[in-house]
Formats: sequence, structure tokens, C-alpha cells
Amino acid sequence: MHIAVARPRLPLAQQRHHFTITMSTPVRTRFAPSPTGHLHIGSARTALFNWLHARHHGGTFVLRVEDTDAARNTEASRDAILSGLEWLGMNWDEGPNVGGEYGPYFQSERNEIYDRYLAQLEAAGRCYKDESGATRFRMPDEPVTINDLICGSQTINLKEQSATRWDAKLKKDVPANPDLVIRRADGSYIFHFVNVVDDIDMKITHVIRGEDHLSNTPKHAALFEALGAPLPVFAHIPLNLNADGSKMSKRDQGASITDYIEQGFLSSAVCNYIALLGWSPKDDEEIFSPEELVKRFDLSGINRSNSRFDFKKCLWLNGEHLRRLDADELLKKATPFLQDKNIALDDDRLPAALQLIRQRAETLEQIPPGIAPIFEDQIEIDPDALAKISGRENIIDVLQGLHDSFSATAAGWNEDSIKAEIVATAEKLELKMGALMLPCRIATTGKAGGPDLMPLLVLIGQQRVLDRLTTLITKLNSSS
RNA sequence: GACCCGUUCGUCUAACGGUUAGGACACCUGGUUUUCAUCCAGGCAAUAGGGGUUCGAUUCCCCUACGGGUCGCCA
Repeated sequence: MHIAVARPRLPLAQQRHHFTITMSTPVRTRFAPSPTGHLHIGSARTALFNWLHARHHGGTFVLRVEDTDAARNTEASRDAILSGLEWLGMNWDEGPNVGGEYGPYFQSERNEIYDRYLAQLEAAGRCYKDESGATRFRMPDEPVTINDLICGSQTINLKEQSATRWDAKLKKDVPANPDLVIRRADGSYIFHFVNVVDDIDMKITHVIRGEDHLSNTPKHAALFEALGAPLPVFAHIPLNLNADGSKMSKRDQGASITDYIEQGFLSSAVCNYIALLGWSPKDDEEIFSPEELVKRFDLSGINRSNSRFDFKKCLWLNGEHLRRLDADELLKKATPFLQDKNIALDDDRLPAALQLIRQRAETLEQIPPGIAPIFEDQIEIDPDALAKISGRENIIDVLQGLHDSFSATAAGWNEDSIKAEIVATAEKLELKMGALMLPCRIATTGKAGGPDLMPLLVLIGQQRVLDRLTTLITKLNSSS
């Protein structure tokens, strides 16, 4: 497969250097997380764009763990990131657990490779050891130009730019050594160097990453040049912000992918939503399965401005995905949430219950509470719901009427017979049917809202419906 | 502070010089469902400001404002 360059932002002459290198090369993208926390939703989006681009072009998606900072890396974090990616369905072709011909895929295990590239730099006279023992890459005298697929072209003189450094405490620029540290005195390597070396060594063709790396890119380009390697295509994607426009940090609500797992989101919906943050299919469609995303994704559809996270839209999208699941998939996805609430998976009533609740649930987490009245022997009456009906003058008559009618039903216990009994009771009491529905619902489910009432009553069962009506009647009588 | 990127309804976005500036979420109003939800119909709501260029700018250029990013021996 070949690379599609669908949105030229630059005159062709400027693009040429950029694209001839990879025009006929199979696409290889990578996601390179640092295991210092959970899988952040923004990182997940970066991973998604890399994954989608690779899959769209039939290329290779590489997972590389950038664990060069021994002080901050944790095993728990690495596991969380890997399992988060797995949950999202972003399978990697090369990387941890699956291997590949360009391994190892943990930077902590690649020192020999870095030594080799460093030797190359040394041989070319492009780096030196400073007085502290750290190795520095000589910043080029000439300006460096990069062409970003999304952000366009920019030229910068690194030597001049790096000759001073902003001191946040002093609030002013202070003189600095413009040459980039690439290896610490203790022999460990710095991000910029290993990142570039690995991208070269792993033959990465497209570097798709957050815009926070845009300003680093000229340095990387200089390293590519010094190492005699062609530049990959750079595509810096805009960042996600909180709903209020502030920077999304680790502790913000919805920042971690585990939040979505725990709250009963579907991975397909999360992928769909985050894909839409900064990428557009350019038409009015917006509900996509992962397969459809792969088919439609193109880097040319990525826009350049940051976006804010809209949790409500994400919820809506999740509901849409939920309704598109077939019965087996729904049961499978809901299983952990059902087990958590002790709802037996082999209960005869479960399939029908799931079909009932799926029309209204937006998350898997909302499923058990909605169908609990079917499976639990005891229900709790929501006080707020009860308050809506307890003040009605005729409430006891209504409940008693329903009870009498339901207990006398001769036509069996099904939706039609239940409806007929409610209608009959309403006529007897000279009320509209609607006036009986809410009391009936609250008495039998404890809640003011929920799935379609008739089928719900069928599943709860005649005897328990009668018992619950009696219980509420007793309760109301004793409190009045 | 310097440098870089950005700025269309509240939010996500479409419109790559000519549109009554389109769609979606959210919100509001009706309707259907004799319940809840779905669903259907309708409504509210945007080109940051100022200069150019042009017969004509959301679209191209400049300035300002605002937002974000980078300026580490973190990644």
C-alpha cells in the first residue's frame, strides 16, 4: 500500500523532499508511550490515529515502550497501557508480547543499538562529551526545515534558538549550551536521541503524534540528517482539552481509559468519539464501527485546532453503539456489570430483560439497575419517586384496584392481559390509563422511570407484582 | 519573555473566493407512544476584532486579541 497525500498544504516543490522518501514504502506507524501513568485518553487518540493510518494502508502498527526514565517507569503503568490498548482493540503487529524483526520493543533493552548509532555520530564528528561527562549533539549551523503534514512547513535555526533558555523562576532568558544532550553522564540515553534512533531503526514512515512535539521536531530532523536517515512524514495532531478549555491533566474526569471501562463504555464508541476529535470524515456521518473508521480514516481529514472533550456527546455515541450490538454481543459486553450486581447469566429472563433495557441505556453500567426489579426479590422504593404519587388522594384506590385486577386476571400473565387489566381498572376508577402507570411502575420497580412497563411486569412475574403492590399499600396506609 | 501552532453555533465539525454559512451533541417547543425511553417535526445558536487583496472573502495577506504548545541530563 502506498501513502495518500490528500491535502497538499505546500507548493509541490517543497513537498517533494518530504514524500519521495516514503512514496513507495509500506506504511509503518508507531505508538510510543512512556509507562509513567495510566493510558490517557489523549494518548489513546494518538495511538488510534497511528493504528488507523497503518490499518487503512495495510501497513504495520508498532508499539514501542519508551522506558528510558528508570526513575519514573512502573510495571503497573506498562500493564495498564497495554491492556488499555487491547481493550480499545488496537492490536499491534510488532511490540511487547508479539515481538517483531526490529525488536526489542522496550527502549530499556536497546542500549546496544543506541551505542551503535552514537558511534556513528561520533565518527562523523557530530557530537562530543561535555565537561560533565554528558554527550551532546552539535546543533547544526544551518537552519533546519521541516514539513509537517498538518501544520505546514517551518524553518528554524536551532543553534540560535537554543543559545538561550527560558528560566521560569527568573522569568527571563538565560544563556545555554545550544548543543542537545543525548546521553547522560551515567550512560543512559535521552528521549530525543532514542526516539529518533528507534524511528530510523524500526523504519517508521509516519510519525503521528501530539502537537506538543511539534517544537521538538526540528531537533529530531537534525538528528535524522546527522545519522544519514531520510525523514519520515511528520503529522502533528491537535491536542484535546477539558470541557472548559483547560489542559487535560492526569487527574481530570475522563482522562484515563480505565474510567471508560469501569463506567461501561464500549471500546468501539470510545474509538469513534476520540476519532471525531480532530478528525472529520467530511460528510454528515458520524457513527462508525472500528472497521468503518479504518476504511474512512485519512490524515488529510485531520484539522489543526485543539478540541474540547464533550462527555455528553460521548455518552450519546455510546448509546448508539449499544443499540447496534446484537443480543450475543450485548450479553458478552454486559457480563461483568451483571455479575457485579449478582444477576445470574443463565437466568431465563435475562435475554428479554436485556432487549428491554438496551433501548434506554447509554452505558453498560446502566443496565443492571434498569433490570434489577426483575431479578431481585426485594426492591427499594426511591423516595423521590414515591413523593410523586404518595400525595395523590386516590393512590390507595389505584394500587388496590390494580392489585385486585391483576390477581383476578384469567387470561394469563402477558402484555395484552396486563394492559387489559390496567384499562379495566382505569375505567372502574374513572381515571385515564396514564394515571395508573406511574403508581404501578413505582410500586413494582421502585423507580419513576425504566423500561417499557408491560413487558417489565411480565418478567417480574404475577405473584411478585401482587406482593409489591401489597407492600406499598401497607406502607402508605401505615404512614398516613 | 522568545519561538511555534491555532481561532466557524455552548461543544465536535462541514463549507479549500460566490451557500438563506450545512450536520451532530446539548438545550427548548410540539407530536407519536394511553407509561418510561426511543422516534418524528420544529426552534435557539457561529465565521474573535481591525485593516488590506478582490467585482466578491469563513476561505488569501497583515496587525491585534485570545487559546494552546515548546524553550530539561521528562517523555
